[in-house]
Amino acid sequence: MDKSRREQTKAQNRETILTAARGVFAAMGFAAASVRDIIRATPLASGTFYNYFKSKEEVYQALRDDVALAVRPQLREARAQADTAEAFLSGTFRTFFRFIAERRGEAQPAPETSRFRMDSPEVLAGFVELKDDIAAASARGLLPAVDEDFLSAALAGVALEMGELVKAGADVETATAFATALFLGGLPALPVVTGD
Amino acid sequence: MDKSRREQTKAQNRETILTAARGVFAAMGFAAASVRDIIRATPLASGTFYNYFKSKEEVYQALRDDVALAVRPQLREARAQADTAEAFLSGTFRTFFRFIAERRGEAQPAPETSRFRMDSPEVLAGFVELKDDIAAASARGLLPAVDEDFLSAALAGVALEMGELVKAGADVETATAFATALFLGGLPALPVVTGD
Amino acid sequence: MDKSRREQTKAQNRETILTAARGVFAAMGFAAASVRDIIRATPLASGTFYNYFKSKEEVYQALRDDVALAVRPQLREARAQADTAEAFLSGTFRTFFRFIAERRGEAQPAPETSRFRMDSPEVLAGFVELKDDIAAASARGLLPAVDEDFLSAALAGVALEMGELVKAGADVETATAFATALFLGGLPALPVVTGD
Amino acid sequence: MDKSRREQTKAQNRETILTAARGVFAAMGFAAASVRDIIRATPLASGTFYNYFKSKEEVYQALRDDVALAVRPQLREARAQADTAEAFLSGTFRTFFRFIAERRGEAQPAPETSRFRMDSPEVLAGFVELKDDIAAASARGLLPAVDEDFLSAALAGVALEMGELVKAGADVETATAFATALFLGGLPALPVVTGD
DNA sequence: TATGAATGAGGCTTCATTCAT
DNA sequence: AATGAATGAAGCCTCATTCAT
Repeated sequence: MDKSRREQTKAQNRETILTAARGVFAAMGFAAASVRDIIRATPLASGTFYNYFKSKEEVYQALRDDVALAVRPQLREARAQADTAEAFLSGTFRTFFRFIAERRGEAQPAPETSRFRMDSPEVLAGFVELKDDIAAASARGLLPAVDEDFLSAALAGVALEMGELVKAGADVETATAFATALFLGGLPALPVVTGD
Repeated sequence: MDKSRREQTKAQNRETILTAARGVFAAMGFAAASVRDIIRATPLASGTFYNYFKSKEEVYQALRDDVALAVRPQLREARAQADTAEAFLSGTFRTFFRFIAERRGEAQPAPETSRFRMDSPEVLAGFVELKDDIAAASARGLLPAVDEDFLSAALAGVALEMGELVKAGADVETATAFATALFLGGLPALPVVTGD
Repeated sequence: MDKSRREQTKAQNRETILTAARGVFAAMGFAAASVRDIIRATPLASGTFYNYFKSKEEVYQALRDDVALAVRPQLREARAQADTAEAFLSGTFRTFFRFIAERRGEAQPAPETSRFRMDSPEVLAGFVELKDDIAAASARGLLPAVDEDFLSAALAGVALEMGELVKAGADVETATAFATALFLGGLPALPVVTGD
Repeated sequence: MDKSRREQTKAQNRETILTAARGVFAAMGFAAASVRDIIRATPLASGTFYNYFKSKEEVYQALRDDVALAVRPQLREARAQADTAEAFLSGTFRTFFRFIAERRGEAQPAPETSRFRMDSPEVLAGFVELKDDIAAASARGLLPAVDEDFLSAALAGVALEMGELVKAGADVETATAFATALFLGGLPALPVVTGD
């Protein structure tokens, strides 16, 4: 049918733009990227872009939302099976790190001069989920009754920063074990490394 | 003296630009800010900017360096007096959070659409110091022999994310106690909150 | 047709820019001219210029190429009919001088302070052809076996410098006769002028 | 004396600027060169430039005049001894080519894309002299009574274009012989080259 | 007279966006 | 819905020149 064909093209164009944008953001950073750059990475005409998005910010949102859509079920599953703090923590970290690791093939942004942490949509999505998770787990009593904002922040911080290392090649299980141990027992509980 | 008068003006102009830049970055985010914006926030002529800096990136660097220069002694002192892990951790967190708290009067960035965490120069400086600190403490045996990269990342992550809360108004001592306890003993060691 | 209408406009704009550029170059010299000057001599928007050319140099090239395209056939014809050195020389000089004469209505550059001979595209095109011609004629034996580079240079020099006089109003045939005689027989062969 | 010291410095500064300018013009072409560039090639302050020259054009003039001052005596001598057309022509060409050859060590301008013949001050000075010479020789009867403008142009053209070859390394005597023969007897009089 | 920072005009170019086709 | 040229605002930066010291 004409209509379904059209709609297919529409969906395809949207996808084309999103894919191009992901590449462009990764290659030159969100800040430096321009709508033009995205269009150029596409076989489409400039005007076409505006049939789908209003700005690069909107593209970014879409990218983020798409990813969130993909992670959420995974996190939900990990969370559902958790009946101890250990399971909750390791499940969450593992899911998050794994997610990052799976995507680490994709072009890495030139490590910007300093920490312009333009969190990639992937990371960002994970971060949002993390916050929600923590709130939920706290509510369910899996985690002790501590300041929720602080704990959220601490977990997010550890996940994000260690996530950078994972993105750079660190092993998912090792990272997961480390982060989990840290939250379960602090420094004393951390795996000791011996010499090199 | 001839010379000192001139040099004073020069130093003053530099300061004028830095201050304006800090304000602009805070108000609209680093990415969105343009050299022009900085100049406009200044009584100086456009060309003058380039007598001092080559780009907004360079201004940012200068801002960061200036701050680093200010924090470093404070951190050094906190560190020098530490003879236990507890002292090291709490000293570091406290210094860092306090530093952020002191500057929280300054214009806050419009919480950017999402997490374009363009770490402010203050935070960034703190972060750099943190990394160095950890390495040093590890070397001195204050901290156990754990994976240094992971620990750095975890500490930085906690400091940065909790730092955001501090910036938003959280109490420095409470935050310090929380973060320190987390690293010393994990979840079980965290202060419990009761009721709401 | 859709397409042809658009393309017509495009070609027209290109022409508009080229014409404006020719005028600007002629009026103020290539060196002094700016892209802005060219745009200003046009009803187009500044950005439009860059849809067609990357710089004034590129415009210049285009101008030159266009002219070359126009002279080449004329020179080819003059050359094809030449079966003596005399015919070759006079044909070439005549074609060249005539070409200049035809265009001498167009705005003359303010005779620049001194000899910044930014050879006009017309002259330049002629010059290039000249070099090729000479090489060809030498190869065909129309001209004696003398140093080709020197001869090229000499011919070009005479053509260019005398071309300036032609541009300034000298008669094409007189100039042609003079230049031809010079190359055929040197000073003794030159037409003598009597009185004043 | 104070005064003579000062004047010496003044003369020295002038010389410093001229030398720098010569280098800059040679290195990047007159058109592209800016006053700034000249100043930068100097240990002097920007303001100082304006104590000596009003613009780069004025510097150029000075450069040209200085050179003219140096060539004139040489040409005068060559001319004074000429009692035949041959002597006049060869003397003039030789002097001119030699002059160029002597200066060919100095940085050559990047051969500009095409013929933006920004005649170097040296060449230009020679050119001016040439014109004068011809007029004088005509007046003295050394040269036949031909159209003086045409002859000037032809001589200048040959000298300039062949001068380029000399600048590029051609032998002064060979070039002189060629040019002289051309003017004395045209193509038939030119030295024949064999094979190679 | 020398200095060199300040000035602001003005050049170059890219960009987001519109809109006729 | 797609196209892609046109637009002109706006960014970046360099420049010639002035002028207080």
